[in-house]
Amino acid sequence: MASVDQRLPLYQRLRDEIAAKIATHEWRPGEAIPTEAELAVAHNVAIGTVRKAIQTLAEDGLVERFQGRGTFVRRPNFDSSLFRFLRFQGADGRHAVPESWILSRDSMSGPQDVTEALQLPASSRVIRMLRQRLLDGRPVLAEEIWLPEALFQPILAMAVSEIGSLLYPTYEQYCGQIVAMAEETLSIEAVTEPYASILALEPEASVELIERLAFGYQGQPLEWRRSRAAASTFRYHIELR
Amino acid sequence: MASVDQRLPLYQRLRDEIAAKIATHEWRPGEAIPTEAELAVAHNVAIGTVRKAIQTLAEDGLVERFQGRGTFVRRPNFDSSLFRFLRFQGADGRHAVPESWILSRDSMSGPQDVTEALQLPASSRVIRMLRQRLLDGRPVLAEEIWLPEALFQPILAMAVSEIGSLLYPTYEQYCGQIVAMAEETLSIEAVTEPYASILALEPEASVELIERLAFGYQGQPLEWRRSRAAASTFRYHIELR
DNA sequence: AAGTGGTCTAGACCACGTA
DNA sequence: ACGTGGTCTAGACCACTTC
Repeated sequence: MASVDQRLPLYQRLRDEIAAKIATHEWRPGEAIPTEAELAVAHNVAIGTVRKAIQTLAEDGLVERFQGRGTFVRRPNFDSSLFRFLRFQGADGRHAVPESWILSRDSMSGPQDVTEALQLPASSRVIRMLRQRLLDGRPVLAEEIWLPEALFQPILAMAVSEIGSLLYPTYEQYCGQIVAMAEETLSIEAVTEPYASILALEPEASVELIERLAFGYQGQPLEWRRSRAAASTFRYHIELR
Repeated sequence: MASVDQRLPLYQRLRDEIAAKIATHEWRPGEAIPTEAELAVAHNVAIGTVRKAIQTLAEDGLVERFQGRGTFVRRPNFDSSLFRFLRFQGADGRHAVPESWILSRDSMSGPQDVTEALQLPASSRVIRMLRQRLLDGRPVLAEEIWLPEALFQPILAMAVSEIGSLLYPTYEQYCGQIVAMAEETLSIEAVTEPYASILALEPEASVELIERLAFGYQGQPLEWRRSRAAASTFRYHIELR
C-alpha cells in the first residue's frame, strides 16, 4: 500500500483509504462498510470527519447510505445508465432498455485503433463481440464490443447463450472487473457492413456512432464499445447545469 | 414569500431562503453573499448549519466559494458550457468556441411547436433569430433561437450588430433574464432550407439536430434553440459516472 | 431495545486573500 | 493584521431499520 500524503486533510486521507479497500475488492459491491463510529475509533478521528469522508464517496457514487441500515458499496450499472441518456422512439415515448442478442464472439490480435483506445501494446490479444439490440422487434442498435483478453479470459470460456443481457454484471461476476466510469463520444457516420445489415439499413445510410470507453476503479480501460444507432429512432437527452 | 415548511431540516430551510434571494435577484450574480458568521447570527443557527446549507448551494452551482474571499452568486454561462460537450473538428483537436454571426431577427406569432416548447399560450408573440457559427472560416453550426417576446422586448430594440457573440450575458444585461439550467436532446435529421445553405450543405444531407431548452431560476422556459451541426465536423463528448 | 445514519451545536485552529 | 472559508473535534438528540 502506498503511503498517504500527510499534507492532505484527514477526511481526504480516510476517503482514499476507504476507496482503496473498495478498489481492491476488500470491501465488495453490495456489502456494508463499517459504521461511522467503528471507522472513527479505528482511524482515531472524530465521527464528523468520518462523515465528511463517506459523504464525498457517496457523491462520487462509490457508496450508498441508508439511514438506520448502514453504508453500502455501490454496484455501478452502466448497462442501464447508458440508457439514462440514450432514448429510442418506441410505440410511446417511454424509457425502455432494448432486448439484446449476441451475434458473435471472437478472439483476435487487436487492430491498431482498438489497442490504442484500450491503451494496450500493439497487436495484443483482444475479444470482439457483436451485439444487436431490438425494441418492439425492430433493430435500433448495433454494438461492437472490444475487451482486453488478458482481463476477460472467462468470457471466452462461456457459451454465448450464457452471457447475460447485461454485460457489466457478467464482467464483474466472471472476470472480477468492475466498471466505475465511462466516457461517450457521439458523431455521425455512413454505416458499413456488417452494421448496416444488423440495423436493416441500406449501406451508406447515416447513423449515430456512440463510442464508449469504460474504465475500472483505478482508471484502467476495460472495454471499448462502438454502437451504431439508426437515425430514425435515436435520441440522446441530457441536462446541463 | 411563502412560509417555509417547518418539518424540513434547518439547513434546508436556510438553503431555500438563500436560493430565493438569488432567484429574485436580491443577491445578484457576481456579488458576495453575507459571510457564514453573519448568516449564522442572522438566522440564529450554528455556523456548521450555515456551512451545510451553502455547501448544497455550491453543489447545485448557485454559488461559488473562495477561501479567504467569500461566497459569490454564480454567473452561469451556458454559451460556453454548451461547448463543454460539443466539439468541432478544427485544424487540431482543440476545444474552440466558433465565431458567430446573427443572420436575422424577427418578431412573429409563435408556431405551435415553439409555443409548446416554451410553455406559452398558443400564438403568443415570440422572437426568432438565426445565427451561423464558423470555425476556421467553415460553417459548423446553424442555430435557430426562439424567445418569448414578453420577456425579451429589449432584444428587438437593439441593433443586430449590438447583440454580442455570447447571448446569455446579453439576456442578463438587457433583459434581466438569467439562464440557470438547460436540457439538450440530440437526434439526426435531413437538413432543409435555410439551414442547408447556412451550413453549405446539399438539402437532405444528414445533420445532427441539437434541441436545447433553457430555464430560469424558477424553472420557467426562457429560450428554445434548435442547432444543426454538419456531420463531418460534429462531436459530442460526455463523461458518465 | 439496540444500532444505524441524519441533524445540529459550539467551539478550536488552519490556510488563504486582501490590504 | 484581519477577515474569509476550510478542517476538525466532541458531544447531543432525532429518525429510521432491525430484531
